[in-house]
Amino acid sequence: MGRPPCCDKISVKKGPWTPEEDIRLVSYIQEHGPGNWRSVPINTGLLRCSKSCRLRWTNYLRPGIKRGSFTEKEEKMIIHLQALLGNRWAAIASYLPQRTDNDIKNYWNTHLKKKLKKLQIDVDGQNQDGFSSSQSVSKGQWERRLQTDIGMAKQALSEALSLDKPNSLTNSKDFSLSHPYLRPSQSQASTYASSAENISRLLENWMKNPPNPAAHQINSAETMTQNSFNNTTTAGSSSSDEGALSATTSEGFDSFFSFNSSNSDVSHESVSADLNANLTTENSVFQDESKPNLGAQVPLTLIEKWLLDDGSAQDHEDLINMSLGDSVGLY
DNA sequence: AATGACATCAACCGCCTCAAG
DNA sequence: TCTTGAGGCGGTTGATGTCAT
Repeated sequence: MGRPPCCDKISVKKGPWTPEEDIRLVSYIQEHGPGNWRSVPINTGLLRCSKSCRLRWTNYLRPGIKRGSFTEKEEKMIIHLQALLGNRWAAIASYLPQRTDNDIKNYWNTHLKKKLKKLQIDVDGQNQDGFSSSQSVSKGQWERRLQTDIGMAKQALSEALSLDKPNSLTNSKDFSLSHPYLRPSQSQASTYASSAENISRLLENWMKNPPNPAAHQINSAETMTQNSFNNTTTAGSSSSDEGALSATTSEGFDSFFSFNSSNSDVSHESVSADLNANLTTENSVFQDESKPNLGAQVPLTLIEKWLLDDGSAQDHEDLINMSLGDSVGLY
């Protein structure tokens, strides 16, 4: 017996979300909190599948989401975590709470894959002795590097799980980057207006000036979206400035910030299980894309260099310490 | 200016996990 | 123990934007 569809496919609307739909979803979640997604379309009157509502919330409307281009640090974190965890985007995203798994996945597929490929080609080009890069790096070397990596990760993990290093979060200069709610105003200059902010302002505006129901249906979304964009651009501060968000929406959106983001649902137990699973399975790391491949990843000398050079050796360490600690702090 | 190729990313699909009954 | 269904996840698609010719 096949499973019934999660939604009545006939009456379900597909495609891009409209501002009005966003408002309805956000206002409902603000009132009831995220969860029980099945009831969301019913209670909001949205002609959307519950999954679609959840996805829209977690990937787009949820507060604290950082949008726009990835920083080099984030790139390196993703590459490193991908090497450790494989294509487990949700797990990777748990270390970058400002980014959604979808965002990371997209970024990996559209940017980082190419970047790594290019680096790999560069490495091959540099091998002038006729040997392939995979031949030029002995398996022993790789195992040692892997062991070092695993050792570092394990150590960081055990430290993080011991919960006696609360300061590791604040000590890390990078931590603020990874924790949206502890970052009052990181000047991450971005011209991209976070839609979460827009929706937040939009909703705030909407709540302050509840339109009459009839007019609202047609005009509110459009005009308030405009307002929100205007606010965003005229507020003076960076449009991506989380501080601006909390300042302008603190009354209306305090409750938002008490939510556990669904993206952070990965408990540290499960994360550690993830890591342990990977770290203790000798050949599970670097196997293929989803199961990283030792062979395929061999020409990483340049990539590693890129990951580790110009002070990023510290990043490398920070990454593991910070991100694992980060996870513990979050959960 | 037109158009075709390529890039990006929001959203969908289908499978998996796990808790509740 | 088995069944059911909600929620979660990763892979993929398709609409849209951008660039090159």
